[in-house]
Amino acid sequence: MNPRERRAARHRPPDPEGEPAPRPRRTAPITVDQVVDSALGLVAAEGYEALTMRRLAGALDTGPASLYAHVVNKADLDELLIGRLCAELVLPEPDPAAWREQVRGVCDQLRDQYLRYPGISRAGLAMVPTDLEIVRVSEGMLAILLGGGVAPQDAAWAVDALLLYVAAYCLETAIARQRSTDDDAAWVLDRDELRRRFTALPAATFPHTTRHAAELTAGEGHDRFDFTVGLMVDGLAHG
Amino acid sequence: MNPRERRAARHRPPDPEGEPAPRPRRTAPITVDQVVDSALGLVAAEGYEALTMRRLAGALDTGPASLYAHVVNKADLDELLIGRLCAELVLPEPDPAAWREQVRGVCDQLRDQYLRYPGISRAGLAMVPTDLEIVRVSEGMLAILLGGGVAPQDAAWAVDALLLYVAAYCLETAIARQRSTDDDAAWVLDRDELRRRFTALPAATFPHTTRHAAELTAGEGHDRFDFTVGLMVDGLAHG
DNA sequence: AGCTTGACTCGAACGTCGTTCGTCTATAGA
DNA sequence: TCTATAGACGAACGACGTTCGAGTCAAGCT
Repeated sequence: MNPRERRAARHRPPDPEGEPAPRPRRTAPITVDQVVDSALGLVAAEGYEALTMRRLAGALDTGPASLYAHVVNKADLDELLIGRLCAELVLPEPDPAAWREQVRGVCDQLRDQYLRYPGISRAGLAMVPTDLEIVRVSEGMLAILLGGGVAPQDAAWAVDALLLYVAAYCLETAIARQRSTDDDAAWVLDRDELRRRFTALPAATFPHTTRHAAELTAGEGHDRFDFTVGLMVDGLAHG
Repeated sequence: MNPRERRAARHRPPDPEGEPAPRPRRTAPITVDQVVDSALGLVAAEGYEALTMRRLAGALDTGPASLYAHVVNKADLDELLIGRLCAELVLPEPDPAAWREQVRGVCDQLRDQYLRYPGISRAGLAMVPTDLEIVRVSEGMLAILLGGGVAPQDAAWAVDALLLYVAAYCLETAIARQRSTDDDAAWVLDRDELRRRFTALPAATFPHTTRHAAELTAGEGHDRFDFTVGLMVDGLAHG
């Protein structure tokens, strides 16, 4: 089957009759799932930038051309990865009394999933409203917000804003982590170093940055993430 | 001079004695400013993905190797571009009575600047706390927030969150615009098409998405942007 | 049973990318 | 005038995404 047809078939509602058994082959044929699995493994181990058609093909003991029988593009592969990633999120049944916690829970799940595969959120940014599995997540968040009494227009835009922020946050931290590993200890921008840098700035032109260097560099773990998501959620509540 | 030294010199406080006149050459030598100018022109005309060392060199009537006398890396070039871009922002004197409008104004400026050079926010995402010119913008926003009475910790994190969101928003819209141009009318995801897609989804599994397709696809211009920034700013005010 | 069809594999290649090396030129300082 | 050096640049390297075309096999038809 042509990979373009395959891609189209993926977006069609699933055929009611079960798939007619995975056709056996002498040398076991490569499947799309195998490709996605290997790709995710590669990203988890070495980051998204290491996900190359050539390296992926190598992980499957074949050449790069073989992949194009199962995947249209690298963009198509990205879409598959994000789809798989979103499919693993569990969306709670909306509880009007706990909608804030539920929204934050979904965001946390998505954040953790993105960070498990460092840098993959770059692909997620590119297709926020496109992929079907993302629509599923979007639907789940929308349900929670609407259940919580948020006005439909606010809820719709908030879902978009939250998904965008989560992807951006994860992309930023992935870049920061990568810099601290591959660059030879020259980019060591851990918090202490960054804070020292801020305080070393000329206080005349950067008075607030130097004075509040502590606050600017504060935040263990995902405190900054929690703060921002909380800001948006609380804003929705007061709206 | 070695380009690494040049880069280091850029991050040092400017030499009090003025530069000793741009040394003349027979064939006028390339300067860093020329490189940045050409690069920005290229990005403005054809988008960030068209910014290639080779194409940039071509625009300067030379080969790619010549650029490396003035720039360490493509990453270094990105840093220069973002710096130039941020340097053009005008930061208002903090007015405690109008801090919300002032913050939004700075965000709008940054948004417009990013969108003038489509896709360049990808580079901006990678160095939110790094570059000196970004620190200048950060300082300006911090001053406005502190002047408005926002608690220092909230202000510091909010600056970070806002800069991140603005960059992500601009990156997303740049990708969307590019898709609508270079793909041959197959990716026509204008709002009507997107809305039609949402309503065509199976209502059983996506009840809210189909019912509120109008809200999900609503928003002229930067309404979505204004909504999200307003959400964060109002959240700060109520905190 | 033989043949056709079509999905799949894969070696080889194309064009592009960022970057480096070595060489050359022409100026600045002695 | 001589020399040291900053800068320009042709050529090349390795890696990237992608395409082409020949080959290989299983399934379906006659």
